[in-house]
Amino acid sequence: MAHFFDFLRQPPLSAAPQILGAHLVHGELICRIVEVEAYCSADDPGSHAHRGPTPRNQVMFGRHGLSYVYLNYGIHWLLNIVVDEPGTPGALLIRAAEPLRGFPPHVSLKGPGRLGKALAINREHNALDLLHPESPLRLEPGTPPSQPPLITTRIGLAPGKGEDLPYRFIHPDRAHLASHWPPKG
DNA sequence: ATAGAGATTGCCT
DNA sequence: GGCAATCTCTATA
Repeated sequence: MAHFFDFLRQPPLSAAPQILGAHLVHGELICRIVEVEAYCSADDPGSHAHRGPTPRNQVMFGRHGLSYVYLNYGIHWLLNIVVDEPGTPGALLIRAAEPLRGFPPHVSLKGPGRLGKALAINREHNALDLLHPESPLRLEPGTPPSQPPLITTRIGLAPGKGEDLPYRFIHPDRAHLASHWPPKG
């Protein structure tokens, strides 16, 4: 049966613009995805999967729609959506969202670390099926942007790790909610 | 075995 | 602007 999120089977660069506007739900918390980065298989030097599977990244090799949660800099829990076909590691890093319901006043979901904290994401949320209607952490259809996404380079990558590739996608109507935008200043 | 870098953020000067 | 916090993986021995 056809599923609304079947496009997540596509490679990261195809899936990334289509996830913008979707709703991310964790219990009573609901937010709208406004910024993602694509991490593209073993050829992408910026991807955790660049050097093959490890205990940390093995879920990236699994089915589309799974969560990939990992601890960055020993402190921040970052949330990805696994995309592409099983065996081909791809992921979308969720970098920013717009709070819609259930968050405290003035909360910031701008930046992957802050987003993980606000959504109370931790290692228990790794490898969950985000497409299952009864999953505590899941995706739900939202309002897709009517304009093409804004596209620019990924954040935080060292030189030689694909830092110049246009792999970051921003909701065109919510650019003020994205991290590091405008790109130059 | 040990050291250093990393998909970040907040606090200090 | 500088840097500490602190876990996982990679490189070197």
